[in-house]
Amino acid sequence: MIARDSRLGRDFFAVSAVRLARRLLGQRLVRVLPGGQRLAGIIVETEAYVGTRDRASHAFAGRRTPRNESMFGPAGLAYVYFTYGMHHCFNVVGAREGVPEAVLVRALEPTEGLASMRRRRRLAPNAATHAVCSGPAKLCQALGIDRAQDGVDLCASTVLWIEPAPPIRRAVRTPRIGIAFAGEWAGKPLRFLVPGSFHVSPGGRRGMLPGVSPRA
DNA sequence: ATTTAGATCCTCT
DNA sequence: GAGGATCTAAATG
Repeated sequence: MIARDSRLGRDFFAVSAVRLARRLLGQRLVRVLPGGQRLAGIIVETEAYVGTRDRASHAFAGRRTPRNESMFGPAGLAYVYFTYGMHHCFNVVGAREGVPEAVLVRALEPTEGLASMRRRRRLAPNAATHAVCSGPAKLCQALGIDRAQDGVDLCASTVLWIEPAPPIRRAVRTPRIGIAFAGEWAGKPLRFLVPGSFHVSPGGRRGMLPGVSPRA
């Protein structure tokens, strides 16, 4: 049993984006809402954005702007950006200060506050559990994460942090999603998935366990 | 199961 | 002014 107030510290995050993406699988993302309610889910899908030479990264070519400033901060910061006119996405910053490596958290298996998440997602109360957090913008909506959490220190925050949980032994790797524009970087296997999880984003559910259908 | 269009607005050129 | 680390509903095979 892990103490409820234990959380991952700086050392856990201060590694390359690839290592961080890999080791975040299985860990528990915790969000405390303004009203005090606690929501949580196990991370089952991530993507590594590996720095200034990664064409798909917001920090490509060392581009440093007000939007991506958090990527250049110390390991353990949250980087939350807004896109497509309506969606937020949550990243965990890795490496070290000045080195813009980050990991996009793409899917969670909800473990606490499921009804609350469904409401925030405007899903029917009986909607499939794997529809709640199976995508980077979905999980932000479910957990109430937006630009107000950009730059938050996951090692110190009282509203957003990550708790240790059993690591995933073997991860599945595939190319990243939605970055066809990135040339040779589009094909690199920088997306990490928990094998067999039905809570990953739709593209990752195929070809897993034959004969098993996705049900809550 | 897979494909398509449309929503919608912030960020940077 | 262009385009995006997305999602949903609707249409199609």
